[in-house]
Amino acid sequence: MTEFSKLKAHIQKRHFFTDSEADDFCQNFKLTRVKKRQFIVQPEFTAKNRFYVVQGSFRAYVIGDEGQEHTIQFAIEDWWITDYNSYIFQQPASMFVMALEDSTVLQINYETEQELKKRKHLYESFFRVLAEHTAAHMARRVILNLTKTAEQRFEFVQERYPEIVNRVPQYALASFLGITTEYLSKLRNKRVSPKS
Amino acid sequence: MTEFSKLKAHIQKRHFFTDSEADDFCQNFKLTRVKKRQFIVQPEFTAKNRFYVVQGSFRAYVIGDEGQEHTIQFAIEDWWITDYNSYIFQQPASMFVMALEDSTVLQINYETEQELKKRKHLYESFFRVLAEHTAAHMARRVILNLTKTAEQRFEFVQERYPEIVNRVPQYALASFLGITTEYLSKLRNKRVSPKS
DNA sequence: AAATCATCATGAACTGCTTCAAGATGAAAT
DNA sequence: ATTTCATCTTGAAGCAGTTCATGATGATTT
Repeated sequence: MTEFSKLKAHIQKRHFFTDSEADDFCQNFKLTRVKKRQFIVQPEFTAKNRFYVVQGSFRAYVIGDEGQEHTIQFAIEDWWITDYNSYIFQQPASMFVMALEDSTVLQINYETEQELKKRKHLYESFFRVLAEHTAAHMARRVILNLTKTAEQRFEFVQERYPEIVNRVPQYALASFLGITTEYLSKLRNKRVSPKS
Repeated sequence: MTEFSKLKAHIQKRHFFTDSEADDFCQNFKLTRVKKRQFIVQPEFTAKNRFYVVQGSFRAYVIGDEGQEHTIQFAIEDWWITDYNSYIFQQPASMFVMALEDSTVLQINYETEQELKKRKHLYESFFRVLAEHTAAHMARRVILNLTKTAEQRFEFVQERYPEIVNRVPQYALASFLGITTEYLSKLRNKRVSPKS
């Protein structure tokens, strides 16, 4: 299965795109290979692209006032990622988006996306649904952060997104959960061997 | 200015709707008056409507495991509100959305919205932009919660949304900030008179 | 093969925020 | 006019999670 057919399958999974429509749509994406630790979005620069992850994993994070990293989002195969505020308003980014491993993405740039949305009602509809899902996902994240303790959030994420928990470095997961890497280490080891 | 012309102005502020298109669009909304403390969305029931606030204020919140309320969103004049996950996926809600004062809303129901989106590319585009703004807003909220202390979050919200801070009850604001009402009280009084 | 770097672990002291308890004030209901 | 309810305040004690320090382990570079 080629990289483009993965995107095509992704689109046709949720939308009624004919094969030729899907091909036409996918043509506007550019295949890019990204090395581990390479950035695809950086603060100060405007995020010009939205990325569909074909292979590999990414992490979007911001740097706090005291230099701490705070992970906003992870993305693995079949997920989308960018600095959302930067991309949709075409303003300077506040995030880094970095490859956690050697990865392959299909990217579309802002102007091309605008053109696609104008060109066809169906394409507009695709991006509307994508935005809705992003909004719903973010709303669930806000609720999780407000309603659960660090330990409960860890358990939830471990259960809901095991592929991510088992794939990303622990400090990245900790900063996603809103805790320190030391505390996550303690939570983890607390539950395995309370010294029988 | 009638209730409907407020919605019309809201739409035409960001989109190129002709007057007749805007009128046609607005016709699909229903004017409803809501009494203080009345719910427009409740857990268990699916949120059938999306609400545009013409007059008044609302609060969306969830109830935690120990019965604490956690405010997810406020809405005042010219804002939209509903339980987003419930509305877009038409699943049972997890939130209460309650009027904080006697209010007036323009509501659209799910089926009507679907029909509008299908009918015209322009209408689809409107809802796409609305979803994008919601997603961007939620992303900023996640970043705020992860990167700032309770006191910094309070200062930020006070500066960025003074109309809300000055209008909603303190316990609601506290639960929005992710702290207890007692602690918010202390933060507030700390900054006025440190006993000169 | 060594040396460096990135990641994870563990303990002790500390702190931001919560919990519990009690009271003050004003608005709404009878 | 009184009672009740909703909201806010203040203090004291407690705890979830941080900070700092130090070491272990394994991956990457030279």
